[in-house]
Amino acid sequence: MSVIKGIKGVKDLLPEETPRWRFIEESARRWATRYGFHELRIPIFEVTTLFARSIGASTDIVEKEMYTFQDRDGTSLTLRPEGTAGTVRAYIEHNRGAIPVPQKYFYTGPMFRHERPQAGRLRQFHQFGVESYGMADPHADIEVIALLWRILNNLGLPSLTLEINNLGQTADRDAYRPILIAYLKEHETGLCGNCKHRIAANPLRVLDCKVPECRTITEPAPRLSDFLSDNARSYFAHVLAGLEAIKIPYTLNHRLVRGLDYYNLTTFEVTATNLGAQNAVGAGGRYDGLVETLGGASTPAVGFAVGLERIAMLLPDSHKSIVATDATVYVAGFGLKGSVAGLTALEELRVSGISAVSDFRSTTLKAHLRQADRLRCQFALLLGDDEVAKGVAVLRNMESKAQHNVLLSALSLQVKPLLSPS
RNA sequence: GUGGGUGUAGCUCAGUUGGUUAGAGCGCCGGAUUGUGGAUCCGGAGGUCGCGGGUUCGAAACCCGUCAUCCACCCCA
Repeated sequence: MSVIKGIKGVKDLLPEETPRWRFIEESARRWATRYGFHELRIPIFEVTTLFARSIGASTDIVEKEMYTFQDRDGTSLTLRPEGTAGTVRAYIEHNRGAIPVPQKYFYTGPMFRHERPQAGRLRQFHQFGVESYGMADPHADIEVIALLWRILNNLGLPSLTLEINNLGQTADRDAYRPILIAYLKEHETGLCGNCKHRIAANPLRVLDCKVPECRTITEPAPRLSDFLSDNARSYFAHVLAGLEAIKIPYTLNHRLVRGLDYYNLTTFEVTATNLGAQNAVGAGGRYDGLVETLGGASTPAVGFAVGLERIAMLLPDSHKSIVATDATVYVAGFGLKGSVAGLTALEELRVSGISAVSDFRSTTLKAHLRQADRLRCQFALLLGDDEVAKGVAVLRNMESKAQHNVLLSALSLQVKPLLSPS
């Protein structure tokens, strides 16, 4: 019989890892809530056209990375590759724009992209993201960036850099693009093969190429910042001034271009070293046109998403085992009467609020104590036939080896005070 | 989709120019200790050498294929 294995790029999170993940998720939740964001739970699959329309039909995600399948009636459905599209869809569908207070949401959960797995990249991966609707004000951008920075910084992640850029409005980019293309074509021979391709496919991406030759060529290239409207310019200036006012350190990066079609104006990314080639921990930006694109009323919006796997990779050891565990009692019931009494003792302790475990395979006291040790229980409750005959049990402190008799008739009552550290 | 690295015990890894019965450390089980864990000592179990072909008197090793995994490109969180 062949063994069925997990899918490529889809990982199990084993119990050794889940406390760190809970720590990360709870920390992000707490910060988002503190910033006035509310949790939104959206489905992990949607109609395919939602993603095609929002992310951009010619992006890699839509062209070759989506998990798409047919519903029974033939409708094309897709496992979500990101969270913004579904959030916007829900925002429109439930007419949240009619609510007279800004709608600020956060979400977390799995995303799916069919890519070759590598360090920091999986086919099922997890994101935490926020979206802020209705405020065409630099303060909304600042708030979102501040939240992103606070979450990551508070987790103690090392060597973070916040990079920020101004993409301008669509019209600004439309004016700039042909100028850039003309420049790139002039210098095409010196560019790497990928960039030669990019000139036609996505010229702005050439600016973000890692190949040194490409970077030297694009260094004196015309810059988008010279083609921005006064509005775009002053908007961005306000964002930067706000970040300075609240002491969020940023680096301007005129090469920073986001991959998804819907971004405009402010765009940002937090990167870290020691992450391998995929060094972006989180990224986001403003996407004022998206709600309208998806059939809603024109609505300004800004948001970000962070990659939970990447955060987990960066999380320092000091933050990994922070989960404080209550004292746990190992119940060692052995012998004919002892093992029966052990079962009732286990249940009584648990019902009274005490964490209690046992290994039912162990039949001797020695085996029980060995398991108590391995399970790192601070206490063991010894319960053999002799104890049962006397109506008592022995509570042993595993570290100090001190032992106390407790009455079975008042078990939890007598055990409880002995558990608290003296 | 493209390129490269790695697949030997539960884990981390040795394994000579191809040569008898494939090893170590850690872990696991048992005993020393018949009702008291960890430490020590002694003993023991555990392997389709990823899989399938091929070369050879002989393959864990060489060749071909294949799968898995990791890393990088592309792209992205």
